[in-house]
Amino acid sequence: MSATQRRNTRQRQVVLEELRATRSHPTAGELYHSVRDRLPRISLGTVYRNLDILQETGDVIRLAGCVGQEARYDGNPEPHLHLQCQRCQRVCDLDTVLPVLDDLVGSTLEGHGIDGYHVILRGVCRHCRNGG
Amino acid sequence: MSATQRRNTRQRQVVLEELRATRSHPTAGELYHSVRDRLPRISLGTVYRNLDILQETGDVIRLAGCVGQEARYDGNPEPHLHLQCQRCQRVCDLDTVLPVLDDLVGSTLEGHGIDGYHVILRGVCRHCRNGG
DNA sequence: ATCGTTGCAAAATATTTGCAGTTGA
DNA sequence: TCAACTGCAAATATTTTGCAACGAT
Repeated sequence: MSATQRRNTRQRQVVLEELRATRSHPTAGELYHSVRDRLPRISLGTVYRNLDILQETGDVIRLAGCVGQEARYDGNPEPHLHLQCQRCQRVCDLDTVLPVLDDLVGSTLEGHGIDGYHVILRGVCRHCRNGG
Repeated sequence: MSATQRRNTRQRQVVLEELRATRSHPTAGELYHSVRDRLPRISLGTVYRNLDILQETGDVIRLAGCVGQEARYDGNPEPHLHLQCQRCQRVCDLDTVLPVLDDLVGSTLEGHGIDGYHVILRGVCRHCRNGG
């Protein structure tokens, strides 16, 4: 087996409540500030630890972050699809899927005044599905 | 006017060449190592500076990074679209666009063995388009 | 000659972790 | 009880920056 037994601590509850109470996609530091209004002695480390756990349990989505927070670069400036694997964190191209999705994204977003974009899908890559 | 006059330095050339020579979406640190095989005295700071410039000129795409590298969190675990603005860096939901895009992404990716995903679009948000 | 760029080292920013005490189940 | 959890502080990791020397134009 794997997942350890979780305890329903007040700190974890409040972190989740505060996150659910906003639509601003806060950073950990921003969330720390709003949580502190209710739990003045909570530490930033605890906020980070609980966000990790809540992401693991699927209650929270972590955006724009990969392990270690390192940015990744792509030498191909043409818009194309990327898949960032949620297990191994590697990023790979999904060139084959591009044309149809690109058409749809483009035509859908045109009506929204968004003139440039690229897409990062997050899922589990083929390699990790097969290997474990 | 805005953009300063660029100089075509060897360091910048090699950073771009090495990035174009791989499909692995390397981090700045990884790229630094491969560039050093050719330019042993280059510094990590120079790699970062050139990646910034190359992104500005559109030769390179920076993935999974936002200003200051802070991760952002979302308390709504339902798959939905996000737009991260390339000017103001804010993340906003694009709920209205979801249904059609979600259908397409889902059916397209099913055939690729990807069982979970979310989408981050990067573009310019309505607020920045109107305000400057 | 000018000024954008570099290497280096230090600073700033963001996240993780060791530890001893606390607390939910 | 007892292991998951906490606050705190120190450590790591990632990125940016000041500065004097360098080099492309």
